Amino acid sequence: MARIPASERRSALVEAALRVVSRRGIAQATTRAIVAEAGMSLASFHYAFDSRDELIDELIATVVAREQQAVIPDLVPGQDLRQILESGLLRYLEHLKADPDHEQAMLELTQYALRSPERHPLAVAQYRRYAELAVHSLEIAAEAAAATWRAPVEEVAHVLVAFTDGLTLTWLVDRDDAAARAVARAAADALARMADDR
Amino acid sequence: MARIPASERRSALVEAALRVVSRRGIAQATTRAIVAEAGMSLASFHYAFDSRDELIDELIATVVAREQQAVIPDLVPGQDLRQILESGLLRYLEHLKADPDHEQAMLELTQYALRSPERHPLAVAQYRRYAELAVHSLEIAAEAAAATWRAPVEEVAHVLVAFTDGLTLTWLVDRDDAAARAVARAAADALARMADDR
DNA sequence: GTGCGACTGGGACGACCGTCCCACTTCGGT
DNA sequence: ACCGAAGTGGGACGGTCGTCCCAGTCGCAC
Repeated sequence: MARIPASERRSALVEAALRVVSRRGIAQATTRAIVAEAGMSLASFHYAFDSRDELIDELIATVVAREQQAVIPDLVPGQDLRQILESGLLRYLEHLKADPDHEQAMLELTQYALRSPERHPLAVAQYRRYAELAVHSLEIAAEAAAATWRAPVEEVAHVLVAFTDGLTLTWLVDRDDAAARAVARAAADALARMADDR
Repeated sequence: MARIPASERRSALVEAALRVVSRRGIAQATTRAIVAEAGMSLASFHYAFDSRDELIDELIATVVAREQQAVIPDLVPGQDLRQILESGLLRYLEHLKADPDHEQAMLELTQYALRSPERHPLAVAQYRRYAELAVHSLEIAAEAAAATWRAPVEEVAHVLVAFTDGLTLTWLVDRDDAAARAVARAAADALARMADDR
């Protein structure tokens, strides 16, 4: 095995862990499975990390920090706010369909963090990040549609995050595109009603 | 230990398993933990069930079948559809706050079922049940408000289920009552817009 | 080139997992 | 009263888990 500094091992192991969690679930993300995915030996694992818990915590922090704007609306001129939001949510749906395992992994990581008091802050941070991304999308959308959010945009963002979660879970269970699109449409409706035309 | 017929052991074990899953998560719901919760020995477990998997499957089927109308609107005369729906969602929120572990357990069971192809149908059945309950609530609400659903009520029900999931997840993470109420209000708004006055 | 610290491989440890076995006790039908 | 079936208890099995140890190897500074 090539000799790799511990810091690089850490990120390689985090990436491997994400792949394992996505493919097989967090319960199956054992030290041995992660190490096999990364092509290392167990010793390398515990040379880079003190414990599996430490890796999982870093995994959550990593995916949260990396989480990208999935719902960035693509701005077609002449669209009203409702249309912009709906197309943004539909784009998120396409993203979900393209890599359902990843979204399922994010959901599992949240639930995992929720299960122990000392990890709960990780879930909170995850949702704070989601909210930030949502704020950004909502500001872009309102700007493009010449609208103003009636409530603080942070509050609207909470609603968008909740709707996105609901959309995700429903689609993951039913894999019903039409139903998911209906959810997206209704959510866009609700959000658009939280703004005034300018 | 008292002698109990196997059929009664089965339901006692299922109840114990639900308590363990709620309190500590499905990963901690080991045969030994369940048996200790039920006050039995391991032998009784494997006398009543062939395997842990069999119990978990029955647990999911049981909680799904038992799932009650949580969002039944309480009908105050003179309310319009939006108000009825919002008060129903707020009642669900109170239910969630009263027993968050139970809803978290339901979410975990869904994700657990999603992780293996042969258990996926259990998750689908769970959401079909949710949809049935939602249909019922929506019909009551529309009737009381003298409104008509523009789309098939089953479609609206999907949206309600998704919104409820989002509400649940957001509150479980943030425990932010005000944010959850905002989600409920927005969801009620969106749903009400899916009906016409009659 | 030599030494030392960084890194690696493989095997082992104790704990816990799901499951099984078997001797034993209790109960209902006769 | 008794006998077979139903139910129980405790211990044991093999497997997997997270973690650890240690002898060995590599690469870099001197």
